[in-house]
Amino acid sequence: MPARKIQRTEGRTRLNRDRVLETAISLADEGGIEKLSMRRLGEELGVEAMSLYNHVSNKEDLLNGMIDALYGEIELPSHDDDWKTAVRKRSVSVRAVLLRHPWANGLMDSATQAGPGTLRHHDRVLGTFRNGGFSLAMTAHAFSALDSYVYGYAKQEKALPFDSGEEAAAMANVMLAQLPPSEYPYLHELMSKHVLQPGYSYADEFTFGLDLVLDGLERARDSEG
Amino acid sequence: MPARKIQRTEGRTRLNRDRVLETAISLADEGGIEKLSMRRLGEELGVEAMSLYNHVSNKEDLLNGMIDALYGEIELPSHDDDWKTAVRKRSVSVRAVLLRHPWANGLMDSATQAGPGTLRHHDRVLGTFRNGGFSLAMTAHAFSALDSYVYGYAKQEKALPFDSGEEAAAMANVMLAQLPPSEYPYLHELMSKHVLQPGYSYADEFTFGLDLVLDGLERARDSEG
DNA sequence: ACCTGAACACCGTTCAAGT
DNA sequence: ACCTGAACACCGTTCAAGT
Repeated sequence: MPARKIQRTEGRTRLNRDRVLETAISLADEGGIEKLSMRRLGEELGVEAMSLYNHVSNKEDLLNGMIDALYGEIELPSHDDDWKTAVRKRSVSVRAVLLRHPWANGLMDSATQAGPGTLRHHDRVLGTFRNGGFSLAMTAHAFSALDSYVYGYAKQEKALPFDSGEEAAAMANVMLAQLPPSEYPYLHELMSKHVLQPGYSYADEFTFGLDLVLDGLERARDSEG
Repeated sequence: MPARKIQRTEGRTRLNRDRVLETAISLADEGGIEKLSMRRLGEELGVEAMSLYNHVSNKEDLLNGMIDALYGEIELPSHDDDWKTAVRKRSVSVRAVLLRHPWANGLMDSATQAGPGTLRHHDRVLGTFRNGGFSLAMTAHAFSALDSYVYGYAKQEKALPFDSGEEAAAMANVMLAQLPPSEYPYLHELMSKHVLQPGYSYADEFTFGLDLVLDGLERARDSEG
């Protein structure tokens, strides 16, 4: 009988899919998605890149898995709240998750295979509308309109440098300086007289649009049939 | 005096930035953004990849230039229409452009430098709100809410296989078959009793949400101050 | 069953050299 | 002024070989 093999991973847990996904998410959070390579991920896990293929079938599968894991971070709409409150809370949570993982939004388009976390999440959102008195057709409308807004907002928020904070303000000031007022009068006005005024933060725009959509959906539901 | 040099590009026009951008857009349209490499683009233009660096400073600059060129394809809001009609038309146009160039939406987040086409476009949209009686603060709200919806919708549309058409229906049927009704009752219901019914097309959801947002903005403007 | 080393067919970008 | 060839430091993925 041979002696037990020595641990080859130097005290670290054995590699598995969850650990691969978790580490990949951390790497993307830190360095952006363009820094996430199979080789770099292997290095981080103390393993050759090729070993990863025992746990994900290829890079696309890795990315799909990462996205599905993130859906698990989103707060599911609660059965205890009315539909509007429940859907509002989960929308705020979607945005928070996308702020924590800015690389994720762009990947969702190309995520070919929806995983169980994704399906579960969508099912609960749909159920919230249905139980809130929305017809099937109106549920489809609501789901599309709401998520278009929420994911679209997260996309804009990532692109714009209008967060509050000093570097953001400095950046916006540089932008303004490069903006000829004669050519772009309305952009110039908005920037100088509103966006760059103390107290403005693009982050605050989120709830305006969210409530606009939710109120619109409620009205549409009530005036149906 | 030496004789005139022979044409080295075999009768083709000399390389310039516009031709580089144009060809890059065509390549991305045909093969997706992941097929667009400096080497492949050079090949298409009958030139070594390294020659491209005489016309774009690097790949990021190339991508920024492509995005800015696309803004030129979007129909600007007309001064002859009332604000709602004008903004509605240009929103429909944004979506059409993103359908023609599905790779573009994902790139807009990371487009670091807004070019003149982009700025011009935004300026005109802002001007349309301002001249339509929106305050500066309400214009900021409107711009954010509307574009979040429009770009977000284009993003969803790209990801979903619910276009009308036979292959799309086949794909959706496969999805449905993999969806346990006990685990995902609401997804199952929506798919089987609505989305897969004849006549449904996800494309039609666009105008529902668009009008919801536009009506909401009008209401917000009217109830202001 | 899981991990590795070498190899293949790619990338973006630099730099010195050509015309 | 513009284009090229060679080189550098990377990619994702395969395959046969190791334990």
